[in-house]
Amino acid sequence: MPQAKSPRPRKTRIQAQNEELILDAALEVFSAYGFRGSTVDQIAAKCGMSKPNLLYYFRRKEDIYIAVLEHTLASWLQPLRALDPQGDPIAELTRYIRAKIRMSRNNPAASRLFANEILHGAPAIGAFLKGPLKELVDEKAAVIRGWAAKGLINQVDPHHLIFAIWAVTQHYADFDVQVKAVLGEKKRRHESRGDGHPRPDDQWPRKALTRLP
Amino acid sequence: MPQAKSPRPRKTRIQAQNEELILDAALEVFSAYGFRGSTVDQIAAKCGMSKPNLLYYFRRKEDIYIAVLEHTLASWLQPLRALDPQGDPIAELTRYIRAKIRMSRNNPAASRLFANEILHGAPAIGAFLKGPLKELVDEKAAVIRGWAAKGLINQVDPHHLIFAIWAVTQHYADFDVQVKAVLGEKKRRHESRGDGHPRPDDQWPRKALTRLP
DNA sequence: TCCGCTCTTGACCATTTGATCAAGAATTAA
DNA sequence: TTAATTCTTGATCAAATGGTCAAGAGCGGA
Repeated sequence: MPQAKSPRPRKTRIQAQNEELILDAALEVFSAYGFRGSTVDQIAAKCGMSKPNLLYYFRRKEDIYIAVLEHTLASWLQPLRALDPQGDPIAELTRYIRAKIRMSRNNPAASRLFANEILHGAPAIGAFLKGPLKELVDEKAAVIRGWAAKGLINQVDPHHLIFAIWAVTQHYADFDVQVKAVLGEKKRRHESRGDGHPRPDDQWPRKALTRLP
Repeated sequence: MPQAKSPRPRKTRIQAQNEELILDAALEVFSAYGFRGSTVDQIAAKCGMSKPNLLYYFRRKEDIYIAVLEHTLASWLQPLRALDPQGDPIAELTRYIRAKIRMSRNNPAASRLFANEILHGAPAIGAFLKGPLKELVDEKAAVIRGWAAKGLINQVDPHHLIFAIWAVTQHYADFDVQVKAVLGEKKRRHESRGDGHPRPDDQWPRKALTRLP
Protein backbone atom coordinates (compact mmCIF):
# COMPACT_ATOMS: atom_id res chain seq x y z
CA MET A 1 0.00 0.00 0.00
CA PRO A 2 1.74 3.16 -1.22
CA GLN A 3 0.19 5.66 1.16
CA ALA A 4 -2.58 5.84 3.70
CA LYS A 5 -5.40 7.96 2.40
CA SER A 6 -4.71 11.16 4.30
CA PRO A 7 -7.76 13.41 4.83
CA ARG A 8 -6.83 15.72 1.96
CA PRO A 9 -4.51 18.18 3.69
CA ARG A 10 -3.88 19.78 0.30
CA LYS A 11 -5.10 23.30 -0.25
CA THR A 12 -7.58 23.86 -3.03
CA ARG A 13 -6.80 26.20 -5.89
CA ILE A 14 -9.80 28.33 -4.96
CA GLN A 15 -8.77 28.26 -1.33
CA ALA A 16 -5.25 29.54 -1.93
CA GLN A 17 -6.55 32.11 -4.35
CA ASN A 18 -9.22 33.46 -2.04
CA GLU A 19 -7.03 33.47 1.03
CA GLU A 20 -4.50 35.63 -0.73
CA LEU A 21 -7.26 37.89 -1.99
CA ILE A 22 -8.52 38.27 1.57
CA LEU A 23 -5.09 38.91 3.06
CA ASP A 24 -4.40 41.66 0.54
CA ALA A 25 -7.71 43.34 1.21
CA ALA A 26 -7.32 42.93 4.96
CA LEU A 27 -3.89 44.54 4.95
CA GLU A 28 -5.31 47.60 3.24
CA VAL A 29 -8.30 47.86 5.53
CA PHE A 30 -6.59 47.07 8.83
CA SER A 31 -3.69 49.41 8.12
CA ALA A 32 -6.04 52.23 7.24
CA TYR A 33 -8.54 51.90 10.07
CA GLY A 34 -6.89 49.76 12.75
CA PHE A 35 -8.30 46.55 14.14
CA ARG A 36 -11.31 47.96 15.95
CA GLY A 37 -11.95 50.49 13.23
CA SER A 38 -12.16 47.88 10.51
CA THR A 39 -15.20 45.75 9.82
CA VAL A 40 -15.44 42.32 8.31
CA ASP A 41 -17.94 43.73 5.82
CA GLN A 42 -15.36 46.25 4.62
CA ILE A 43 -12.81 43.56 3.95
CA ALA A 44 -15.37 41.31 2.30
CA ALA A 45 -16.57 44.14 0.09
CA LYS A 46 -13.01 45.00 -0.92
CA CYS A 47 -12.54 41.52 -2.34
CA GLY A 48 -16.05 41.26 -3.79
CA MET A 49 -17.07 38.51 -1.47
CA SER A 50 -19.93 38.00 0.94
CA LYS A 51 -19.23 38.24 4.64
CA PRO A 52 -20.17 34.63 5.40
CA ASN A 53 -17.91 33.51 2.59
CA LEU A 54 -15.01 35.41 4.05
CA LEU A 55 -15.71 33.89 7.43
CA TYR A 56 -15.64 30.50 5.78
CA TYR A 57 -11.93 31.00 5.21
CA PHE A 58 -11.12 32.81 8.45
CA ARG A 59 -13.59 32.01 11.18
CA ARG A 60 -13.03 35.10 13.27
CA LYS A 61 -11.99 38.68 12.63
CA GLU A 62 -9.02 38.10 14.90
CA ASP A 63 -7.89 35.24 12.70
CA ILE A 64 -7.73 37.47 9.65
CA TYR A 65 -5.75 40.04 11.59
CA ILE A 66 -3.26 37.50 12.90
CA ALA A 67 -2.89 36.00 9.45
CA VAL A 68 -2.11 39.38 7.92
CA LEU A 69 0.49 40.09 10.58
CA GLU A 70 2.13 36.72 10.01
CA HIS A 71 2.00 37.18 6.28
CA THR A 72 3.82 40.51 6.54
CA LEU A 73 6.21 40.07 9.45
CA ALA A 74 8.86 37.92 7.88
CA SER A 75 9.44 40.18 4.90
CA TRP A 76 9.29 43.24 7.09
CA LEU A 77 12.17 42.00 9.22
CA GLN A 78 14.18 40.65 6.31
CA PRO A 79 16.48 43.70 5.87
CA LEU A 80 17.66 43.60 9.48
CA ARG A 81 18.13 39.87 9.21
CA ALA A 82 20.36 40.46 6.20
CA LEU A 83 22.80 42.65 8.13
CA ASP A 84 26.08 40.85 7.53
CA PRO A 85 28.68 40.72 10.32
CA GLN A 86 31.36 40.03 7.70
CA GLY A 87 30.48 42.98 5.50
CA ASP A 88 31.77 46.52 5.63
CA PRO A 89 29.94 48.35 8.44
CA ILE A 90 29.19 51.52 6.51
CA ALA A 91 28.03 49.59 3.46
CA GLU A 92 25.92 47.26 5.58
CA LEU A 93 24.23 50.00 7.56
CA THR A 94 23.69 52.05 4.42
CA ARG A 95 22.13 49.08 2.72
CA TYR A 96 19.93 48.44 5.72
CA ILE A 97 18.70 52.00 5.92
CA ARG A 98 18.09 52.13 2.17
CA ALA A 99 16.11 48.89 2.35
CA LYS A 100 14.00 50.23 5.21
CA ILE A 101 13.26 53.44 3.33
CA ARG A 102 12.36 51.49 0.23
CA MET A 103 10.00 49.26 2.16
CA SER A 104 8.30 52.19 3.82
CA ARG A 105 7.77 53.74 0.42
CA ASN A 106 6.65 50.60 -1.38
CA ASN A 107 4.55 49.11 1.37
CA PRO A 108 3.41 51.85 3.74
CA ALA A 109 0.38 49.76 4.64
CA ALA A 110 2.57 47.17 6.33
CA SER A 111 4.35 49.87 8.30
CA ARG A 112 1.07 51.35 9.46
CA LEU A 113 -0.29 47.96 10.37
CA PHE A 114 2.58 47.33 12.77
CA ALA A 115 2.61 50.91 13.99
CA ASN A 116 -1.03 50.66 14.95
CA GLU A 117 -0.58 47.29 16.58
CA ILE A 118 2.33 48.44 18.72
CA LEU A 119 0.84 51.83 19.44
CA HIS A 120 -2.05 50.11 21.17
CA GLY A 121 0.09 47.87 23.30
CA ALA A 122 0.77 45.03 20.85
CA PRO A 123 -2.14 42.87 22.05
CA ALA A 124 -1.52 40.37 19.26
CA ILE A 125 2.26 40.37 18.92
CA GLY A 126 3.41 41.21 22.42
CA ALA A 127 4.93 37.79 22.89
CA PHE A 128 6.60 37.99 19.52
CA LEU A 129 8.27 41.28 20.41
CA LYS A 130 9.68 39.92 23.65
CA GLY A 131 10.82 36.71 22.02
CA PRO A 132 11.96 36.41 18.41
CA LEU A 133 12.21 40.14 17.74
CA LYS A 134 14.28 40.79 20.84
CA GLU A 135 16.57 37.90 19.91
CA LEU A 136 17.05 39.20 16.40
CA VAL A 137 17.76 42.73 17.56
CA ASP A 138 20.11 41.54 20.28
CA GLU A 139 21.99 39.50 17.72
CA LYS A 140 22.39 42.41 15.35
CA ALA A 141 23.19 44.77 18.18
CA ALA A 142 26.08 42.49 19.04
CA VAL A 143 27.26 42.77 15.46
CA ILE A 144 27.20 46.53 15.61
CA ARG A 145 28.95 46.51 18.97
CA GLY A 146 31.59 44.32 17.43
CA TRP A 147 32.18 46.82 14.67
CA ALA A 148 32.51 49.59 17.22
CA ALA A 149 34.93 47.51 19.28
CA LYS A 150 37.14 47.12 16.23
CA GLY A 151 37.04 50.86 15.75
CA LEU A 152 35.24 50.58 12.42
CA ILE A 153 32.40 52.86 13.51
CA ASN A 154 31.72 55.32 16.30
CA GLN A 155 30.81 54.09 19.74
CA VAL A 156 27.04 54.16 19.83
CA ASP A 157 24.46 52.20 21.72
CA PRO A 158 23.45 49.65 19.08
CA HIS A 159 19.91 49.19 20.31
CA HIS A 160 19.17 52.87 20.20
CA LEU A 161 20.84 53.18 16.82
CA ILE A 162 18.41 50.59 15.52
CA PHE A 163 15.50 52.39 17.16
CA ALA A 164 16.58 55.61 15.51
CA ILE A 165 16.71 53.96 12.11
CA TRP A 166 13.28 52.42 12.61
CA ALA A 167 11.86 55.71 13.82
CA VAL A 168 13.11 57.88 11.00
CA THR A 169 12.46 55.50 8.14
CA GLN A 170 9.00 54.40 9.21
CA HIS A 171 8.01 57.94 10.06
CA TYR A 172 7.50 58.67 6.37
CA ALA A 173 5.07 55.79 6.00
CA ASP A 174 3.26 56.07 9.31
CA PHE A 175 2.84 59.83 9.36
CA ASP A 176 2.57 60.25 5.64
CA VAL A 177 -0.37 62.64 5.77
CA GLN A 178 1.47 64.91 8.16
CA VAL A 179 4.59 64.88 6.03
CA LYS A 180 2.54 65.70 2.94
CA ALA A 181 0.55 68.36 4.75
CA VAL A 182 3.63 70.11 6.08
CA LEU A 183 5.60 69.84 2.84
CA GLY A 184 2.60 71.24 1.05
CA GLU A 185 1.51 68.44 -1.25
CA LYS A 186 4.05 69.38 -3.88
CA LYS A 187 4.38 66.23 -5.89
CA ARG A 188 7.08 63.91 -4.63
CA ARG A 189 8.95 61.45 -6.76
CA HIS A 190 8.28 57.75 -6.45
CA GLU A 191 4.76 58.46 -5.34
CA SER A 192 2.59 55.43 -5.77
CA ARG A 193 -1.11 55.60 -6.43
CA GLY A 194 -3.41 54.84 -3.56
CA ASP A 195 -1.86 55.75 -0.27
CA GLY A 196 -4.14 53.48 1.66
CA HIS A 197 -5.72 56.31 3.54
CA PRO A 198 -9.39 56.83 4.08
CA ARG A 199 -10.99 58.84 1.31
CA PRO A 200 -12.17 62.35 2.09
CA ASP A 201 -15.60 60.90 2.77
CA ASP A 202 -14.09 59.66 5.98
CA GLN A 203 -13.00 63.09 7.10
CA TRP A 204 -15.27 64.29 9.81
CA PRO A 205 -17.98 66.48 8.41
CA ARG A 206 -18.87 68.54 11.40
CA LYS A 207 -16.53 70.08 13.89
CA ALA A 208 -12.86 69.67 13.19
CA LEU A 209 -9.71 71.37 14.33
CA THR A 210 -8.44 74.03 11.96
CA ARG A 211 -6.69 76.52 14.21
CA LEU A 212 -4.77 76.60 17.41
CA PRO A 213 -7.09 77.03 20.39
CA MET B 1 -26.55 100.95 33.12
CA PRO B 2 -23.29 99.20 33.90
CA GLN B 3 -23.81 96.07 31.85
CA ALA B 4 -26.58 94.27 30.04
CA LYS B 5 -27.54 91.11 31.84
CA SER B 6 -25.79 88.58 29.63
CA PRO B 7 -27.33 85.10 29.62
CA ARG B 8 -24.88 83.66 32.15
CA PRO B 9 -21.93 82.85 29.92
CA ARG B 10 -19.96 81.99 33.04
CA LYS B 11 -18.90 78.43 33.55
CA THR B 12 -20.07 76.69 36.67
CA ARG B 13 -17.59 75.36 39.17
CA ILE B 14 -18.98 71.87 38.69
CA GLN B 15 -18.86 72.33 34.94
CA ALA B 16 -15.21 73.30 34.82
CA GLN B 17 -14.33 70.56 37.25
CA ASN B 18 -16.15 67.82 35.39
CA GLU B 19 -14.96 68.91 31.96
CA GLU B 20 -11.38 68.65 33.09
CA LEU B 21 -12.09 65.30 34.69
CA ILE B 22 -13.55 64.10 31.41
CA LEU B 23 -10.71 65.43 29.27
CA ASP B 24 -8.14 63.70 31.44
CA ALA B 25 -9.97 60.39 31.29
CA ALA B 26 -10.61 60.76 27.57
CA LEU B 27 -6.93 61.39 26.85
CA GLU B 28 -6.01 58.16 28.59
CA VAL B 29 -8.69 56.13 26.88
CA PHE B 30 -8.39 57.57 23.38
CA SER B 31 -4.61 57.32 23.40
CA ALA B 32 -4.72 53.71 24.52
CA TYR B 33 -7.46 52.42 22.22
CA GLY B 34 -7.85 54.95 19.43
CA PHE B 35 -11.05 56.71 18.52
CA ARG B 36 -13.01 53.77 17.20
CA GLY B 37 -11.59 51.47 19.83
CA SER B 38 -12.73 53.64 22.71
CA THR B 39 -16.25 53.70 24.07
CA VAL B 40 -18.10 56.47 25.80
CA ASP B 41 -18.84 54.04 28.60
CA GLN B 42 -15.12 53.48 29.16
CA ILE B 43 -14.47 57.18 29.52
CA ALA B 44 -17.48 57.67 31.74
CA ALA B 45 -16.44 54.78 33.95
CA LYS B 46 -12.91 56.14 34.24
CA CYS B 47 -14.22 59.35 35.76
CA GLY B 48 -16.89 57.67 37.84
CA MET B 49 -19.70 59.22 35.92
CA SER B 50 -22.74 57.89 34.12
CA LYS B 51 -22.77 57.88 30.35
CA PRO B 52 -25.70 60.27 30.02
CA ASN B 53 -23.98 62.62 32.41
CA LEU B 54 -20.84 62.63 30.34
CA LEU B 55 -22.91 63.28 27.23
CA TYR B 56 -24.46 66.20 29.05
CA TYR B 57 -21.07 67.94 28.90
CA PHE B 58 -20.02 66.71 25.45
CA ARG B 59 -22.99 65.81 23.30
CA ARG B 60 -21.18 63.47 20.95
CA LYS B 61 -18.18 61.17 21.16
CA GLU B 62 -16.56 63.22 18.42
CA ASP B 63 -16.87 66.32 20.56
CA ILE B 64 -14.90 64.74 23.38
CA TYR B 65 -12.22 63.66 20.96
CA ILE B 66 -11.91 67.09 19.36
CA ALA B 67 -11.82 68.72 22.78
CA VAL B 68 -8.99 66.47 23.92
CA LEU B 69 -7.00 67.22 20.79
CA GLU B 70 -7.50 70.95 21.25
CA HIS B 71 -6.65 70.71 24.92
CA THR B 72 -3.34 69.00 24.11
CA LEU B 73 -2.22 70.55 20.85
CA ALA B 74 -1.05 73.93 22.02
CA SER B 75 1.27 72.57 24.70
CA TRP B 76 2.49 69.84 22.38
CA LEU B 77 3.70 72.39 19.84
CA GLN B 78 5.09 74.80 22.41
CA PRO B 79 8.72 73.63 22.22
CA LEU B 80 8.95 74.19 18.47
CA ARG B 81 7.25 77.53 18.87
CA ALA B 82 9.92 78.48 21.37
CA LEU B 83 12.76 77.96 18.90
CA ASP B 84 14.48 81.35 19.00
CA PRO B 85 15.97 82.78 15.78
CA GLN B 86 18.22 85.02 17.89
CA GLY B 87 19.59 82.21 20.02
CA ASP B 88 22.61 80.05 19.45
CA PRO B 89 21.68 77.34 16.91
CA ILE B 90 23.23 74.42 18.76
CA ALA B 91 21.79 75.53 22.08
CA GLU B 92 18.37 76.12 20.54
CA LEU B 93 18.21 72.78 18.76
CA THR B 94 19.50 70.98 21.81
CA ARG B 95 16.90 72.63 23.94
CA TYR B 96 14.20 71.74 21.44
CA ILE B 97 15.23 68.09 21.27
CA ARG B 98 15.48 67.84 25.04
CA ALA B 99 12.04 69.37 25.42
CA LYS B 100 10.58 66.89 22.95
CA ILE B 101 12.16 63.95 24.74
CA ARG B 102 10.91 65.23 28.06
CA MET B 103 7.39 65.59 26.73
CA SER B 104 7.39 62.12 25.25
CA ARG B 105 8.47 60.75 28.59
CA ASN B 106 6.11 62.78 30.75
CA ASN B 107 3.09 62.65 28.52
CA PRO B 108 3.28 59.62 26.25
CA ALA B 109 -0.50 59.56 26.06
CA ALA B 110 -0.52 62.82 24.15
CA SER B 111 2.07 61.52 21.73
CA ARG B 112 0.07 58.37 21.10
CA LEU B 113 -3.12 60.33 20.67
CA PHE B 114 -1.63 62.33 17.82
CA ALA B 115 0.20 59.35 16.39
CA ASN B 116 -3.04 57.43 16.14
CA GLU B 117 -4.90 60.37 14.67
CA ILE B 118 -2.30 60.96 11.96
CA LEU B 119 -1.72 57.28 11.32
CA HIS B 120 -5.34 56.96 10.27
CA GLY B 121 -5.30 59.88 7.92
CA ALA B 122 -5.90 62.74 10.36
CA PRO B 123 -9.68 62.80 9.87
CA ALA B 124 -10.08 65.35 12.64
CA ILE B 125 -6.99 67.55 12.29
CA GLY B 126 -6.24 67.28 8.58
CA ALA B 127 -7.06 70.94 8.03
CA PHE B 128 -4.97 71.91 11.01
CA LEU B 129 -1.93 70.11 9.64
CA LYS B 130 -2.17 71.83 6.28
CA GLY B 131 -2.81 75.21 7.87
CA PRO B 132 -1.38 76.32 11.19
CA LEU B 133 1.07 73.45 11.58
CA LYS B 134 2.52 73.91 8.13
CA GLU B 135 2.88 77.64 8.78
CA LEU B 136 4.66 77.04 12.07
CA VAL B 137 7.01 74.49 10.58
CA ASP B 138 7.72 76.65 7.54
CA GLU B 139 8.54 79.54 9.84
CA LYS B 140 10.97 77.53 11.93
CA ALA B 141 12.42 75.87 8.84
CA ALA B 142 13.27 79.34 7.60
CA VAL B 143 15.04 80.01 10.88
CA ILE B 144 17.12 76.87 10.52
CA ARG B 145 17.85 77.65 6.90
CA GLY B 146 19.00 81.07 8.04
CA TRP B 147 21.43 79.51 10.49
CA ALA B 148 22.80 77.29 7.76
CA ALA B 149 23.17 80.24 5.41
CA LYS B 150 25.27 82.00 8.02
CA GLY B 151 27.40 78.88 8.28
CA LEU B 152 26.44 78.30 11.90
CA ILE B 153 25.25 74.75 11.22
CA ASN B 154 25.60 72.19 8.46
CA GLN B 155 23.52 72.46 5.34
CA VAL B 156 20.52 70.26 5.94
CA ASP B 157 16.97 70.28 4.69
CA PRO B 158 15.23 71.97 7.63
CA HIS B 159 11.89 70.26 7.12
CA HIS B 160 13.41 66.82 7.13
CA LEU B 161 15.57 67.71 10.12
CA ILE B 162 12.39 68.53 11.99
CA PHE B 163 10.78 65.31 10.81
CA ALA B 164 13.78 63.35 12.05
CA ILE B 165 13.57 65.00 15.45
CA TRP B 166 9.88 64.27 15.68
CA ALA B 167 10.35 60.69 14.57
CA VAL B 168 13.12 59.77 16.97
CA THR B 169 11.78 61.53 20.04
CA GLN B 170 8.19 60.40 19.70
CA HIS B 171 9.25 56.87 18.85
CA TYR B 172 9.94 56.23 22.52
CA ALA B 173 6.43 57.23 23.49
CA ASP B 174 4.52 55.76 20.57
CA PHE B 175 6.31 52.43 20.39
CA ASP B 176 7.03 52.17 24.07
CA VAL B 177 6.00 48.53 24.34
CA GLN B 178 8.31 47.56 21.52
CA VAL B 179 11.21 49.49 23.04
CA LYS B 180 10.60 47.84 26.38
CA ALA B 181 10.18 44.41 24.84
CA VAL B 182 13.41 44.65 22.87
CA LEU B 183 15.41 46.19 25.69
CA GLY B 184 14.12 43.45 27.93
CA GLU B 185 12.08 45.26 30.53
CA LYS B 186 15.12 46.11 32.60
CA LYS B 187 13.92 49.01 34.66
CA ARG B 188 14.54 52.36 33.06
CA ARG B 189 15.02 55.55 34.96
CA HIS B 190 12.32 58.19 35.00
CA GLU B 191 9.71 55.52 34.54
CA SER B 192 6.33 56.80 35.58
CA ARG B 193 3.61 54.61 36.93
CA GLY B 194 0.86 53.72 34.52
CA ASP B 195 2.04 53.70 30.97
CA GLY B 196 -1.43 54.13 29.58
CA HIS B 197 -1.43 50.79 27.88
CA PRO B 198 -4.17 48.23 28.01
CA ARG B 199 -3.80 45.87 30.90
CA PRO B 200 -2.85 42.26 30.15
CA ASP B 201 -6.56 41.46 30.23
CA ASP B 202 -6.68 43.12 26.86
CA GLN B 203 -4.07 40.86 25.34
CA TRP B 204 -5.73 38.43 23.03
CA PRO B 205 -6.38 35.19 24.83
CA ARG B 206 -6.51 32.80 21.94
CA LYS B 207 -4.24 32.72 18.95
CA ALA B 208 -1.40 35.20 18.98
CA LEU B 209 1.88 35.53 17.17
CA THR B 210 4.86 34.24 19.08
CA ARG B 211 7.25 33.05 16.40
CA LEU B 212 8.25 33.87 12.88
CA PRO B 213 6.06 32.03 10.40
C1' DT C 1 -36.64 79.63 52.63
C1' DC C 2 -37.87 79.14 47.96
C1' DC C 3 -37.57 78.93 43.10
C1' DG C 4 -35.25 78.36 38.90
C1' DC C 5 -31.51 76.41 36.89
C1' DT C 6 -27.95 72.95 36.69
C1' DC C 7 -26.69 68.41 37.24
C1' DT C 8 -27.47 63.29 37.31
C1' DT C 9 -29.11 58.86 35.89
C1' DG C 10 -32.05 54.54 34.91
C1' DA C 11 -34.45 53.05 31.15
C1' DC C 12 -34.69 52.85 26.56
C1' DC C 13 -33.91 53.08 21.37
C1' DA C 14 -31.71 52.34 16.80
C1' DT C 15 -27.79 51.00 14.49
C1' DT C 16 -23.72 48.54 13.76
C1' DT C 17 -21.32 44.45 13.64
C1' DG C 18 -19.21 39.87 14.61
C1' DA C 19 -20.78 35.48 14.00
C1' DT C 20 -24.04 31.38 12.76
C1' DC C 21 -26.91 28.41 9.93
C1' DA C 22 -29.22 26.05 6.52
C1' DA C 23 -29.75 25.52 1.88
C1' DG C 24 -28.28 25.75 -2.59
C1' DA C 25 -24.44 26.28 -6.38
C1' DA C 26 -20.05 25.01 -8.12
C1' DT C 27 -16.22 21.96 -8.34
C1' DT C 28 -13.80 17.74 -8.32
C1' DA C 29 -12.74 12.86 -8.40
C1' DA C 30 -14.56 8.36 -9.90
C1' DT D 1 -22.76 10.99 -15.25
C1' DT D 2 -22.74 10.95 -10.47
C1' DA D 3 -21.82 11.48 -5.87
C1' DA D 4 -18.97 13.60 -2.44
C1' DT D 5 -16.87 17.65 -1.29
C1' DT D 6 -16.08 22.37 -1.38
C1' DC D 7 -17.73 26.88 -1.89
C1' DT D 8 -21.23 30.65 -1.52
C1' DT D 9 -24.76 33.52 0.46
C1' DG D 10 -29.45 35.41 2.22
C1' DA D 11 -31.47 35.48 6.45
C1' DT D 12 -30.92 35.92 11.06
C1' DC D 13 -29.14 36.40 15.92
C1' DA D 14 -27.05 38.47 19.98
C1' DA D 15 -24.08 41.75 21.84
C1' DA D 16 -22.02 46.20 21.86
C1' DT D 17 -22.55 50.89 21.50
C1' DG D 18 -23.71 55.89 20.40
C1' DG D 19 -27.19 58.61 21.66
C1' DT D 20 -32.04 60.22 23.76
C1' DC D 21 -35.51 61.19 27.27
C1' DA D 22 -38.01 62.10 31.16
C1' DA D 23 -37.87 62.50 35.83
C1' DG D 24 -35.70 63.43 39.88
C1' DA D 25 -31.69 65.33 42.89
C1' DG D 26 -28.78 69.10 44.01
C1' DC D 27 -27.13 73.83 44.00
C1' DG D 28 -27.15 78.95 44.18
C1' DG D 29 -29.03 83.44 44.08
C1' DA D 30 -33.08 86.29 45.83
